[in-house]
Amino acid sequence: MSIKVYNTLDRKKEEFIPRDPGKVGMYVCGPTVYNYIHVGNARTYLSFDIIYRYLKYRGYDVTYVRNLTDIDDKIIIKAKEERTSPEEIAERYTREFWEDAKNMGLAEPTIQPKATNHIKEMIEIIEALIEKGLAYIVDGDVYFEVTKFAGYGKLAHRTLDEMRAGERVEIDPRKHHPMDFALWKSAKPGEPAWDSPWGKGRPGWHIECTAMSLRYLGIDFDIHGGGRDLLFPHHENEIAQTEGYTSKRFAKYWLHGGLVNIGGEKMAKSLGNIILVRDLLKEHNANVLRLLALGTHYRSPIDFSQEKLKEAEAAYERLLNVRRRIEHVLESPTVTRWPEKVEEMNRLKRVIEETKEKFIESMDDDFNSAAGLANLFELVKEINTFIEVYGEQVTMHAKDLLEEADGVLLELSGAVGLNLTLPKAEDVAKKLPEDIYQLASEVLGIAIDGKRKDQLLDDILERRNRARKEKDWGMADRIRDRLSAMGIEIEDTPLGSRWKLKI
RNA sequence: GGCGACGUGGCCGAGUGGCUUAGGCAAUGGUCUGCAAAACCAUGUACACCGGUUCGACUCCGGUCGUCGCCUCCA
Repeated sequence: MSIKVYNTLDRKKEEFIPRDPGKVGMYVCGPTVYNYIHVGNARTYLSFDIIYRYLKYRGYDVTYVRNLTDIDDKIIIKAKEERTSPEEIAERYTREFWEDAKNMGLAEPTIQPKATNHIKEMIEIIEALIEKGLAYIVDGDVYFEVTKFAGYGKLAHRTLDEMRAGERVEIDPRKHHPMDFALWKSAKPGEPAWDSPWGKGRPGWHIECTAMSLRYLGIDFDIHGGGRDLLFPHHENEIAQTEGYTSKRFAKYWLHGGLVNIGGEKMAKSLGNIILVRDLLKEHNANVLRLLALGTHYRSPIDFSQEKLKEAEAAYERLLNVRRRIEHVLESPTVTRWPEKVEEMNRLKRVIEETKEKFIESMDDDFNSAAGLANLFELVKEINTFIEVYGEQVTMHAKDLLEEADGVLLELSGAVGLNLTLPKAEDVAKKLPEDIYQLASEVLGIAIDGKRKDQLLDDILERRNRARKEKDWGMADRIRDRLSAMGIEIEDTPLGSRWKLKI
């Protein structure tokens, strides 16, 4: 069985065969660091994070390059607005991006090169392009001449004529063709500039990706990815300049992620309808965001809304609940039972195996994470049913099986970066609200000095259990309601009560 | 205007030429529970519209309508 990927270049799914067996080179266009990233940006990075992790899970040695565009018009403009230097802006937002990336649970790429560290290579490439007659110089600017590159438009599947049809932008009369794009821009006074054979200036937007991908992944690497909106002109131009330069194929598989819409419109900085990742993460667990991404195929658009977030949150809760339940059952005393529930055990055993197979099958099919997630939930249901028939009183064999099921749950969710780790009791305790002291003194009526929050919580739960035994429902419910108001939820099970913090 | 994608049950969202109970969320009824929560069981004329191909189409083809994206900075 092999992985299939949808290649934008051919507009069809193809078998994934890397250039070097067992190894994958993957380049994803990273952020221009002039602002905090928003949910739309995040979606792309999440999509490729999932792909990166999954390829590694499937045994590939992946070199994942995600660049940082740290020189650009927008950075210069932002610096002017804030009366600071472009370097300072780039540095600051690089830091902030890394912060957000970490909080989102993104795996660190193998390499995160910065454009400004590769100016030399860019100049070399531009010089070669001029020499080859693919680029020309005008007043210190250098343009790529699209009509000289036969394959121009092959990624976007558009001819130059078709592109001219809808021109809405004023044409720079110095360009030979309206679609010609800048490889090098001459600097105005006060702008960041590097020396070049054409005078002081800075690179155009696209050339950096050529320089950095060639440097770190070489010619004809495996996967080039980015958001759909980069397909044209950015990626098209990358292809033109790179293939013009090397006379070889640039990259084999082009993957494009779907965008995030909000209220039926694309989420974009220019439209002013963005939600910052850092704001979202104040309210929601990073895994909820990932679950949202996993629930839709990476190529499809997602219409972002609070309702969807809530749904994802509920789904995440379901995943954590089953793990919590397994843990609870595993920690409880083992019972003996004869005869053993052989039929149920065989069924769960089979589902565990099938889940793994089906999950891999789903993900192998162009990273169909929505289907993979469904497989995961099928296992969740089976586990719940299994525990249900045992009435939570499980045998040693059943425990082994549940442990196995739990392992598969963790393995598969981990393969796509979903973290189902249950917080440790002592860590959770730290997050307990101060109100717990108030409640403790109210219902325990004893000295509470010096006790840790989790100890107090245990005492309170014990008090509640006593109340329940004495059928003092008023007290029992009062404690539950008060805890619930603090974000602590209580579940009474045949094995006793357990509690959790709301996510 | 050009190019492209999409239109699935209350919502979201996979999928296939003839049993997928896809899955998630929500709803209703039931089981369990003192109640609740969690969980399980059961339910809901699903595949935009109109033609065509086919023994058979939600799935293939053509057309219509609608939504969205790209053609300009954009993940």
